[in-house]
Amino acid sequence: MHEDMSPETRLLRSTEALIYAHGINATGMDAIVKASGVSRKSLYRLYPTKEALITAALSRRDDRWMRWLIDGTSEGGAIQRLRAIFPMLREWFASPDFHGCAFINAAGEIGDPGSDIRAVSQQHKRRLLEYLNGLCGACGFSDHEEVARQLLILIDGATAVAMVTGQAGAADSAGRIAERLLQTPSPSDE
Amino acid sequence: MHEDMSPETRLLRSTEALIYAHGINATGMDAIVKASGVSRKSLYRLYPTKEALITAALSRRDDRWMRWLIDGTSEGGAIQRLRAIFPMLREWFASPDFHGCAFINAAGEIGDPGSDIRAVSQQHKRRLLEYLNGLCGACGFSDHEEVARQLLILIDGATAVAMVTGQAGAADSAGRIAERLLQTPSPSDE
DNA sequence: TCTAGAATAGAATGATCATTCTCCATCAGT
DNA sequence: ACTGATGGAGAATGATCATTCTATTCTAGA
Repeated sequence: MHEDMSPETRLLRSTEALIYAHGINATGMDAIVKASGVSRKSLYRLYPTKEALITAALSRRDDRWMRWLIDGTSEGGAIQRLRAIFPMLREWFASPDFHGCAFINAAGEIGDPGSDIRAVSQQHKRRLLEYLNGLCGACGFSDHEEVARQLLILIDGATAVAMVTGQAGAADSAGRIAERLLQTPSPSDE
Repeated sequence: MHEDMSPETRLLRSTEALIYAHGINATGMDAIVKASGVSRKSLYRLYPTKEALITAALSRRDDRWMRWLIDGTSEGGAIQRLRAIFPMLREWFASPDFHGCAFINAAGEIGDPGSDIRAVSQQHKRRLLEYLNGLCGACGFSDHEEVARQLLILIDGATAVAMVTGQAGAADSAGRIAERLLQTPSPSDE
């Protein structure tokens, strides 16, 4: 299986899949060695500890996930791009191996706030917020930073609810909220 | 420490605190025995497996959390009660040992969909949704079930974002979104 | 073909895991 | 005081953990 990739790629791919499916602590190095086909020696030469490997795998997932989001929202103006996020989420939630946001799961599992794993999760949310912020700015919203924060909450909320309840329709509900935010960016009354 | 409580209460209390702080898999039975002051024999007599103990501890947390929410939103009419949720969340997020939603964390950590732990997490979200649904119904919204689902997404989204980023202000952003949902329950245009 | 270096499979290590067992102290009923 | 059961502390068990080591195979260069 996948012998045509470099050992490092095979390693990160397998690690990413295993920890997403079973969690970080429940995934042993043995399982990673077996799934990746990379020897223990090579593994520890590339990444000296399990934490370093997990960090690298999550960082790779950050890249892939952001590219998936950006590529899937590449048509139309900024508002259309923001709108396109929620149907994408719906498809993701309905995919058979969906298990929530890997970064929320990782941060929730790791207690130590100084862990590199927590730092990667924070960085992922920063990157996502930055992307949303750029689009909201292009929409001309005066309070675009606040709108971006609100969209982040909608995305992560829908993801968490879909993971726990199994209902992909959470993406639709979040999309309907987003629709309101995008229609009238500043509260009209009050 | 807390010798005046029953062994079962001490056990569940310590278990709840430990798994919330460090995760399920990273919490050993040894740590639970030491923290609770309950002997191994009594522990395994009350709960025959770790999973049973964790399930009971999470179920207790479900009760406590829901009571915390309901008691904190007991003043005024239904709309005021819904509004009161978000300031409560803000305080919770800012508390020193805040570590996200224990049920999202648990579901994210446990891979097996048939696990009892996942069932408790689902039940908690059902309970929370039911409470929101009751309040939304009392508000007279025609689409009160949808509004309740949307509020659930806001609550869980703010909780997840606050956990990963450490910013308690996520509760304020979610509260501002909720304000809009409560002001104009049905989309006026489209 | 011969050899040095690198990568492999997998055993060894020592810690920790959940769970069970052993031994001892406590205590109620007679 | 004696007995029988109960619960406690903590050792034993056997599995699994992350990490290191060993012994073997492969490969590149002369």
